[in-house]
Amino acid sequence: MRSEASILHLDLDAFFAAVEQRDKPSLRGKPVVVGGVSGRGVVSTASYEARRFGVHSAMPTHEARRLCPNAAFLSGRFNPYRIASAQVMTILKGLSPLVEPLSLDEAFVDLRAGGVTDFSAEALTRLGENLRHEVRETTGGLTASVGIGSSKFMAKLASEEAKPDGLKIIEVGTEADHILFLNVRAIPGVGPATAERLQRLGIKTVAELREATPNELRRELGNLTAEWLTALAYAHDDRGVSASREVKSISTEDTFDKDLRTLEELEPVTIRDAIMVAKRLRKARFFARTITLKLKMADFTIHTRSRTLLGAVDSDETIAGVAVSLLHEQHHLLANGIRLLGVGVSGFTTQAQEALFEISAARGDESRIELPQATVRHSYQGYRPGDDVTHDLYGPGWVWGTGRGLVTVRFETAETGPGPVRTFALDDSELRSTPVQMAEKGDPSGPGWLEE
DNA sequence: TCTGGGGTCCTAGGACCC
DNA sequence: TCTGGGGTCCTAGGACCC
Repeated sequence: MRSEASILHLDLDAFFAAVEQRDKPSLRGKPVVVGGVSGRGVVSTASYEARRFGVHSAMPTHEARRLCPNAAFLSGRFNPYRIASAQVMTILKGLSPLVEPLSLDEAFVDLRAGGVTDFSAEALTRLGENLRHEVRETTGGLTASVGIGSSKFMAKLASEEAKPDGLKIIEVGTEADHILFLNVRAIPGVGPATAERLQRLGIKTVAELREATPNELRRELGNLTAEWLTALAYAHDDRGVSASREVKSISTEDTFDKDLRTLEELEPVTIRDAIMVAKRLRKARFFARTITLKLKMADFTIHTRSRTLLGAVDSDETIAGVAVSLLHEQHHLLANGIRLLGVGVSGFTTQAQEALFEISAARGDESRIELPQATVRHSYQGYRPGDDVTHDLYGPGWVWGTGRGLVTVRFETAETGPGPVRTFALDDSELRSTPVQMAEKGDPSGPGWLEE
């Protein structure tokens, strides 16, 4: 906790949904839900109009459809999100060199490191409102909520309380009182499991947390967590703002429409995921020593198996080979039904260590495999709701929906105002996906599919 | 057609080494 | 002839975050 309110937290309001409403004028003022649109999808972001129906992040999409059947359900467009995010991060770097992005739509800024010296309420209000204004102007109307306080905890809490489209400053000296009656869930690091354990001790609020005896907390939560919670209960938080964190792992996973139970089905998925991960690994110019296979069972229990090699690798063949070999080791689980399979790599180095191959070959590992061509090819995604498309005659638009060999498109852009709807055959040669525009400053290994 | 995907950090036990 | 004790690496699971 600092002696002045010099940490700022910015959060873009309903970010993904707001970008969609910006680019799709007919959706402005209407409920919009961005997330997985298939049977097992969940909501990534709901617009404020959709939230009024009870829709929220992490909710199963089918439940969101039940609550708000008239919402637009979109699968999301990663590139526009990245571009808007990069614009906002650039603005923040104008305030201070010390900016810590938490995700595409959220960041901490160390104002002290930015040379700010006047931390009066008036000066900070001016700074915060100018920032919010600049974000709105630069991004074409996206709104941000800004919180300022003497610690990360306070800054983030302030932006939370400022939402949506607001600014809040928690004044120095008021921190401990400010949080007194909040639920313990407001404390960073207290999730469902910790909250449940605290509840068993009769603790629901920060005030009750302060009254707990240290021994009781330690017994229920362990030493470190108990200490951390006690500090935060009094708003003691000394975490610094740190500009860049090194990437420690890269992974990909998919949940299947239906549970899979055979090696014949799961092996190609494993190989495809491994190749995808290897590609991202090479793009980040890393080599990895540890390869991990993750299986989520039909009953949601998760099993992971990992293997650490003697050297670091980045090839499709090696990573896929190890992943497949780990899958074979888990053969006994398959009959129970596999809901999700994932492949990840970690233990990064910047140098390959080729000696590994000889050693693992001598051990008889299947550390390299021949990749069947069919699994390397990318499967065609088709049109997803919300995708950008272009028609030779009608120009730019977005996919409203598909079915029965048809695709319905609304022709409008951020600049046009609500536009007309037309339906085409899926294979109409005059209609195609709009090529993605690259973000100005994209970090390929940065945070991916996140909700606000 | 119940419950995503991408990450980080922590814990705890066993192997191994000195 | 007893029960050592650190430190590090690896594995698996779990909590948490957006």
